[in-house]
Amino acid sequence: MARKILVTSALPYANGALHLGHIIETVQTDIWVRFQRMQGHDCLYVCAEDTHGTPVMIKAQAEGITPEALITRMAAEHRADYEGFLIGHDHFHSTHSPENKAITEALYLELKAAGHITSRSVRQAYDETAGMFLPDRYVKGECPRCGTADQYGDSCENCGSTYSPADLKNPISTISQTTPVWRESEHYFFKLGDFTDVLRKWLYEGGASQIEVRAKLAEWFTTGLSDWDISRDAPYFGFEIPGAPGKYFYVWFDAPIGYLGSFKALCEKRGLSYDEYLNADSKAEMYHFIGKDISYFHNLFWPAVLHGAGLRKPTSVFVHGFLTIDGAKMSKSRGTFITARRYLERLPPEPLRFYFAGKLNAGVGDIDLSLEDFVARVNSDIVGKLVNIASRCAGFVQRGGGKLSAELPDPQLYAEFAALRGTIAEFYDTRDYASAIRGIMGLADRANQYVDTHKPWALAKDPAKAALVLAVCTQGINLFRVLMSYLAPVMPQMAEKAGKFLRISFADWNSVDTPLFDHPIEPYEPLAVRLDPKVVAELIEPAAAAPAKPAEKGKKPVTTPPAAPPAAAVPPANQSGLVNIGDFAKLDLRIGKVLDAKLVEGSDKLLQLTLDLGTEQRNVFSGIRAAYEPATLIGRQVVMIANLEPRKMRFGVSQGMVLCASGDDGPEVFLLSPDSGALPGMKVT
RNA sequence: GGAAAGGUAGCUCAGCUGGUUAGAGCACGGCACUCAUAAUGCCGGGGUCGAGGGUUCGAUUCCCUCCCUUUCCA
Repeated sequence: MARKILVTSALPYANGALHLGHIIETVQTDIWVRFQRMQGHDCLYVCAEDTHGTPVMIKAQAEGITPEALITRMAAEHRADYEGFLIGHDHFHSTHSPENKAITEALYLELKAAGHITSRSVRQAYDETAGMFLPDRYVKGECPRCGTADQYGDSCENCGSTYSPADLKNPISTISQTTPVWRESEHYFFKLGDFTDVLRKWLYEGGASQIEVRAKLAEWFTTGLSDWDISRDAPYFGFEIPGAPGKYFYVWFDAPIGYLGSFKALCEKRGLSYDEYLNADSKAEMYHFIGKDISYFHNLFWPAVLHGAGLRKPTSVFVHGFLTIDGAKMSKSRGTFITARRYLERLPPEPLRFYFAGKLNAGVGDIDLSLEDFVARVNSDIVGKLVNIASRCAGFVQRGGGKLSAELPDPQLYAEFAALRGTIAEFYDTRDYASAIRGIMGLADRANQYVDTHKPWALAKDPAKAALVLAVCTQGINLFRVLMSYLAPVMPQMAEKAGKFLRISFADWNSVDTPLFDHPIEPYEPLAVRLDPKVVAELIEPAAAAPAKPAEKGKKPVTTPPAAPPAAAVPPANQSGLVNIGDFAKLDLRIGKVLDAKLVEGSDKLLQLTLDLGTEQRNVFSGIRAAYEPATLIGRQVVMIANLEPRKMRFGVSQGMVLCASGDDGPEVFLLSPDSGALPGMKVT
């Protein structure tokens, strides 16, 4: 029977780019969702941009734009990155949306009516210059315990003690660099303690999260669940609290509600019943995939809020560990803070999806991306083993008429492959992808052994054995088809290509039950390319290009709404934004004539240009495909940077860059050209 | 400071409730093969299972202590 399942992954926060830590979570979620759909279940996957809070407000101020403009731009970038990694959200919304506002207010009013909201006065640091109250992380000073300088207002990195900003010695606001004063302000609290029994029952009897997570959460119950401050004072980018002018909902209150806001929007788009999924007696399932850093919010506050407002609780919260790079946590100063974009500019998404799948399990342990291992694993498992099965059999099938034989020489072996679909499915369902991949690759080894044992290339020398050759390769192709089906949730693009090759669909998990007989197939085309270790090594930014900024220290490797703000204030733009004539002279700008322009296979953004610089020709990849037809460019003159460091890309080496005008938002770009009379190679000064 | 997770071959990881010579993939060495994107198959070398105690006939697996790594603390 088809289950109704609603799935979310954590909301990306609108003050920074996505990095591979975000990606491993959405890949984990996406694989699970695709798998459930192959099982025939009705599985919906929603996400949203997390937009509110002080960090967004500060960042927008620093850029001189409105928070709305900032979150619109960030959401567009985040969506593009998710799409690049083939994340199949049914809907991607925003917490700064009418749906979210309505639900947040409704939940709050429900909680208030039921007596779960209280208020009292709080003494808090106030920055008189900036005119705002300061979150703990925006106050720095000396640790009251050990005296270490430059510590945040909530805890000391040196001695590990926790305290409040008021305890700091010589406190200072990181926003204005002035000494804060202390002011009283009325705050609203969610009485989490009201839900102690409900939560205990949900966590320990309902089996809501993994056992390690429950063990970790146990400590909260021993000290007692205290009230949660859900309000912030103006100025604050967020939703104003009904009946409380100048008070806003804390970002963490409306962020998880963003799951519901996004789902609500999806319901309206598709005509689904929101209530059927969210009512207290709902039979639908609801799962949240999150990192272990935000387990607290999702396993305590969130179910309590839902319950208190008369809604259903999550069926489960799936917690995963952090991503490390080559054994160490991601670090900007080491250049291992790899953004999603940096990866996508160089490499295709599926190898990383496969690699992550090979390491993900249901535990909360950290997952290491070892670049060397990544190359070895992908090249060996995907190209050497998996794809090789199809590749080595396909030629014989083509020469034998392009159609599979009417029976299998070894039906027993096929049956063993197909029989494992239950086991593999169990692994996927329990999020033990690593075991699934191990099992699948074990089968790939057996498939290669089969071909090796029966040696179709030797049989092919005897024309009388043509039927046997075809049969052996039919067996091989069928085994490949089973493996590809098992891997379809991980590598949807490859499954699609393989589907065209085999003229089938991989949408149904159980279709491998029946082998392909008397079935025509298309000529084989490579399904995957090897990873070039040199390109993979480029994922790490050269250390010199990324000086460590002390203010970044508080950042988390993986997170959604910020427990910590990123860099404090950005220096004013006019302070040191000027260059001297010597700096400008370092740029070798030249006029180039476009000799040739063509599309780049495998990229929907790039054009490959051949430019005449008078004395030499240059090959340049330029991201202007959306704006220009290749044919219209040939013969045109452009301006290029001739001494830009050559950049190796997946498609070749780019020896420069052509200059374009473009706005902050929108895809339009406009090539620069000289007035008539300029010649190729002329210097631009 | 309190708490949680982890420390197994060069690398990345499996090892369920304690039990015969501790496993896989990659890397490395040798052989075979040539259909396949120098792909594949066979054979092999390599580990005092973080350290030290304890329980037991027997512990990588249970208990204690310590060391190291990572994370969380409204």
